Amino acid sequence: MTKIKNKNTESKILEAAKTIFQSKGMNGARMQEIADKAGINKAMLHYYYRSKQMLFEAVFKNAFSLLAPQLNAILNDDSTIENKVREFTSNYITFIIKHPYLPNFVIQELNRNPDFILRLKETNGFPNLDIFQKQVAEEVKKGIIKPISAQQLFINILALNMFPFVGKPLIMAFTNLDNNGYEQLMEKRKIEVSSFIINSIKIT
Amino acid sequence: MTKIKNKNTESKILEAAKTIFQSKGMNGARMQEIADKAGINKAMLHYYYRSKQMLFEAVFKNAFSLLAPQLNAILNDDSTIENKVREFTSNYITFIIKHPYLPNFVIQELNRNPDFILRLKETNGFPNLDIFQKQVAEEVKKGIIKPISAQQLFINILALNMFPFVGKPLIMAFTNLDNNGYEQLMEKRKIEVSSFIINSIKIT
DNA sequence: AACTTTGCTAACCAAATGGTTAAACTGTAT
DNA sequence: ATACAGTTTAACCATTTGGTTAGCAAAGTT
Repeated sequence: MTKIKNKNTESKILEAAKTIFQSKGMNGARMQEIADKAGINKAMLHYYYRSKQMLFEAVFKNAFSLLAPQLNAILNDDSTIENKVREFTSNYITFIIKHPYLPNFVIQELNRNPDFILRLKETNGFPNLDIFQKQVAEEVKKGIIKPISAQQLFINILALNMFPFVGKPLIMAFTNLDNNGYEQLMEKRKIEVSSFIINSIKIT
Repeated sequence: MTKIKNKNTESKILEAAKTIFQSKGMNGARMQEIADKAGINKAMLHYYYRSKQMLFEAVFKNAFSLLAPQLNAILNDDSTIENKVREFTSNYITFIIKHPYLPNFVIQELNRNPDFILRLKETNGFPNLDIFQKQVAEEVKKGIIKPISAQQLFINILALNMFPFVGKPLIMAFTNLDNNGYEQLMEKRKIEVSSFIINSIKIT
C-alpha cells in the first residue's frame, strides 16, 4: 500500500500544481493553495518536490513536453507544406481548446526567465527548423510556393495559431464577444487560418 | 519649488514602476525595488499612489493608452484596407521595437485579471471594430478582397504583428537566433508581414 | 517481537513584504 | 521670527510565505 499511496499523493500534487501554476504563474501561485487543492499537507509538497522552484519546473517541463510534439508535426513531417499547414492548424487549435492555459503559461514563464529555455534546448525532440528550412527552399525553387524564408513562414504559422489564445482577453474585448462567441470564432479558425496562410504563399 | 519637487518625485516613481512592473509583472514586482530604482523612500510610493494595486493600475493604464491609438489607426482610418495594413504593420513594429515589453505586459496582466479590461472598455477611444467591419464588407462586395470576416482579419493582423514580440524567447529558441538575428528578423517583418496579409486577401 | 523505513501531520520559524506612523525637513506666507 | 502646508525619512508593524522539524502511525524487514 505504501507505493500506491506514494504515487497517488505525488500525482495529486502535480495535478494541483499544474492547475494553480498555469492560472496564476510562478509568482502568483501559493504553496498553501496548491496543497489545499491537492487535499494534503503543505509539508508534502516539499517532501516530494523539495522546493517551489522544483515543483514549478516539473509542471513547466510537463507542459512544454505537450507542446513540442505538436510543433514537430509541422517541422519534421514529410508531406507537402500545404498539407502540413492544413493539418497542423486544425490539430493544434483542437488541442489548445482542450488545454487553454497552456500557450499563455509557457510564454509567460519563458518571458519571465528566458534562460530557462536554454536547458530545454538540450532536450531530445526540441523543435528545430532544419528540415523545414530545406523543404521551404525546395518548394520555392519548384515554384509551388512564393519566395519566403522558412523562419518568417514558421513565425507566421505560430502567430496565427497561438496568438488568439494568448491574447484571448484582448480579442474578446475588441470584438465584443462573450465566451461563447469567442469559442465559435476559434472553431472556425481551424480551417480559415490554414486557408489564409495557403492563399498567401501558394502559386496558383 | 514645492510643485516641482512634487512632480519630479511622482514621475520618477511612475517611471521606475513602469520598468519594474513591465519586466516582472504585478506579482513579481516588489515595492522596495521600485523605490530603489526611483532613488526614494518606500513610503513615498504610498504617499503618492496609496497602494501597490493603484500604482500598478496607473502604470497599466499608461501602457494601454499607448497601444490603443496604434490599433485605432487600422480600425478607424479611412484609406483602403491594403494601405492600412501596410502602414499599420510598419508603424506598429517600429513602435514595439521601441517599447519591447509593452505587448507582453498588457497581455500577461489581462490574462491574470480579465475583469480588468471591462473598466478599460468604458474609456474613450477604446478600439472598436464597427467601422472596420463595414469597410471589410464593402471591399469584399466590390471584389477588392476575398471574402473574410472582419473579426478574423483583425485577429490575423494582430497576431502577425504582436506575437513575434510576445513569443520572443520561443522564437529565438526555435530559430537558433541571438538577439541580433532576432532584431533583423523583426526589421524585415515591417514589410514582409503586410505583403503576407495582402497576398492572402487581395483579388488580383 | 524488535527495529527500520516511509508517508504524513501539526506546529513552528525566519525572512520578506505591503503598508503605517510619528517626527523632521523645506519652502512660503504672515 | 513664526506659523503652516506639503514633502520626505527612519523605524516599525502585521501578515504572508516558503520552508523546516519533531513526532506519529502504518508497512516492511530481520
